Amino acid sequence: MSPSPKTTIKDIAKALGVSVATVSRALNGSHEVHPLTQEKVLAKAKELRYKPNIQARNLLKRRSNLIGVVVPEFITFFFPEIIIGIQEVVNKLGYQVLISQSNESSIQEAKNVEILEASMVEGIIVSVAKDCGNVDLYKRLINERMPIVFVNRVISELQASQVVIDDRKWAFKVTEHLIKCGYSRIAHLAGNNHLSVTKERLQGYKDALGAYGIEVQDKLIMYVGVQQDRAKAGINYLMNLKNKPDAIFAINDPIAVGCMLELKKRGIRIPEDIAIAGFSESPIGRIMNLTSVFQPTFEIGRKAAELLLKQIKDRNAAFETITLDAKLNIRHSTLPLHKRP
Amino acid sequence: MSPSPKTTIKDIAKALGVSVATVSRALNGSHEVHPLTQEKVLAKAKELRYKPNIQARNLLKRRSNLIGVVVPEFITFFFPEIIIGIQEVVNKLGYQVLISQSNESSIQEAKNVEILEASMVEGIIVSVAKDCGNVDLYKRLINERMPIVFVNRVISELQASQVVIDDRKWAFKVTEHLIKCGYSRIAHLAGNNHLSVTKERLQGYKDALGAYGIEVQDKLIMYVGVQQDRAKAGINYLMNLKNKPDAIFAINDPIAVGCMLELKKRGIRIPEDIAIAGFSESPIGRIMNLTSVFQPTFEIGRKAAELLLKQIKDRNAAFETITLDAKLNIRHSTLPLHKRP
DNA sequence: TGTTATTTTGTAAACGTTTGCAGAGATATT
DNA sequence: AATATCTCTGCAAACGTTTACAAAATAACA
Repeated sequence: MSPSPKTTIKDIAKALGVSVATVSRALNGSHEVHPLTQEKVLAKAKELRYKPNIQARNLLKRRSNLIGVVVPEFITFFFPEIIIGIQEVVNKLGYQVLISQSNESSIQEAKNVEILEASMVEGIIVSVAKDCGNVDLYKRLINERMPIVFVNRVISELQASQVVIDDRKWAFKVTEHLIKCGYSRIAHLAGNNHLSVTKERLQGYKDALGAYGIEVQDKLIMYVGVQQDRAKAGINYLMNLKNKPDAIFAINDPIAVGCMLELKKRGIRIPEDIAIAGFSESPIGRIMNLTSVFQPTFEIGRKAAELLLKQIKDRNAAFETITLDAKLNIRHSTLPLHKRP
Repeated sequence: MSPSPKTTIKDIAKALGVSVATVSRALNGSHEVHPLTQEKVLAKAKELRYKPNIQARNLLKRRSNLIGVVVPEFITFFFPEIIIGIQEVVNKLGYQVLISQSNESSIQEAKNVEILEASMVEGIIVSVAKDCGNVDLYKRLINERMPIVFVNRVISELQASQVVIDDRKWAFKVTEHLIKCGYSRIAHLAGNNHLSVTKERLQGYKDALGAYGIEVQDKLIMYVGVQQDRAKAGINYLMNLKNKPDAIFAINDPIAVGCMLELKKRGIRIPEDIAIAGFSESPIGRIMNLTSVFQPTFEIGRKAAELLLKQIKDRNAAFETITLDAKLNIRHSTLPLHKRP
């Protein structure tokens, strides 16, 4: 009934008239303890509802069983799925995960990392905020041999392990798909200009246009950002061009979905009046029939966790980049011109 | 360059020729240390890049600075928003949050709780899985005075603190709204039958029908569950009735959205052929113009955190139920009959 | 100057574990 | 029967803090 004053190893030892060392050994199934004593200890432990104090153990072993995760947000499906992948792997080894979100702010991100450090996490998995402002912080961490793995949004100038997809290649495929559908004035709504994914996807877009002999027009490219509410600005801009695009490739699904909503408001039909494709397929995108690139989020998380564990085990493990496969899912939002009713 | 062998309070003491006690006091800004020594200590600490070992501190103070959260899932927006609310409050007081998801399975939920216990969390915030199978477990925890707060999905037979909205009242309002729109054969797709929200919302639905003199027809009620993929079964059933409903009140937005998609597939128009309303407004629902009840998720999280902290401070604090306000947002999916084109 | 009060410091125990080392008993080997 | 080898147990230190308590240094007062 009362807030049970936590039985310790000492209580068991006293109750049994043996030393704490013996109890400890019995509890840990050490071979150098008599089967009978072990049995007694185990029984008594159960009777007294003994729960080991991992803090004490961790202190001694200089561990924390904690790993930290820093993501820009976890309201949309993307990062939660990655996190589930991470947990899947690390929980099996007894690790717990501290999750923090930067809310797309580098300043908050830095705070989070510091808190995680202070919480003595044994390693960190990071997807950086859109403004990419903590290069020095991560340099320090890497320098201090803090195990760290970047996912999705990485920092190219950093020598570090990372898990990504080939954004450039898949952006190429999206653009190529639009071209093959017969679209020729293809706009690109790019993300924040420091982000790795922005650069890669933009490059893929340009690659594709080049490959098919279409001139890259700066007017058809706008750095609009990664958050849904920024889509409106993109549409505003594109729809006011003298020479409007006939297709849009958006940096990600939130922007694409934002565009679809904004276009709908203006009575512009998709794909009849304009085609649209996204990236990092989202549930909403699926429902809205948006063509997009599916990312293996759970697998990204799992691989990142594995990479991190490797580093935790061996602080001098070589950096590794894992590039996972993805998939272009074609839907109604990019119906080929010739197939239209 | 090397993995810096963690400077401790002892290193500082040795370097300065003072005792560890003095260093500790200086670091903690105790008034009973000479300003000059404090200054020296602080300087040396900075120089040696001292970072306190909270594990040692926690061990001594019998704390962990950890609180646990168990939710059915955190892929959709709902629980993540609650979690952010929780973090907002507890982070300020130096707590970190361990998040675990049960994947709607009571068995996994029990495992998670045990892991959280083993991780020495100082308290737990729970939203139970759909099958509601851990009553005894929670009874034990409450009995052992483990601080615990239930949110959203609660267990009525448990004497415990909780944060909810008045599901019954808001279900009443939704149903009332449908009635006032002119619909008379209103079906209800209910959740899993053990869930508190299922019972409450069903009751609210019945209340409203009763209040407006409409007979409750068991045939128009189906316990379909809470997950989107269960919607199809509901539509299957309802659309095969001799006397089809003219409106559907779904237990939550995922089910409602699932219904909308399924109806669309069958060429049934919303709201022309059938009206539909959800519950716990979701981003997808908003985009799809689904009438729904908005829940103050962030606030739910914040309140739950406050309740938990109160219990952590005072293990004998009285149980408390906080009922937050909500809002019925009316959209196109429940257009009044007389307003139709 | 000596006494007392006050400020500053140090000593040591405590938190709950694990583990190297040594000692005690038991068993095996010659 | 004496010695060597095992098996089992206990002692004590260690992990990095905080904090009573005591001691020392300083300040205040007569």
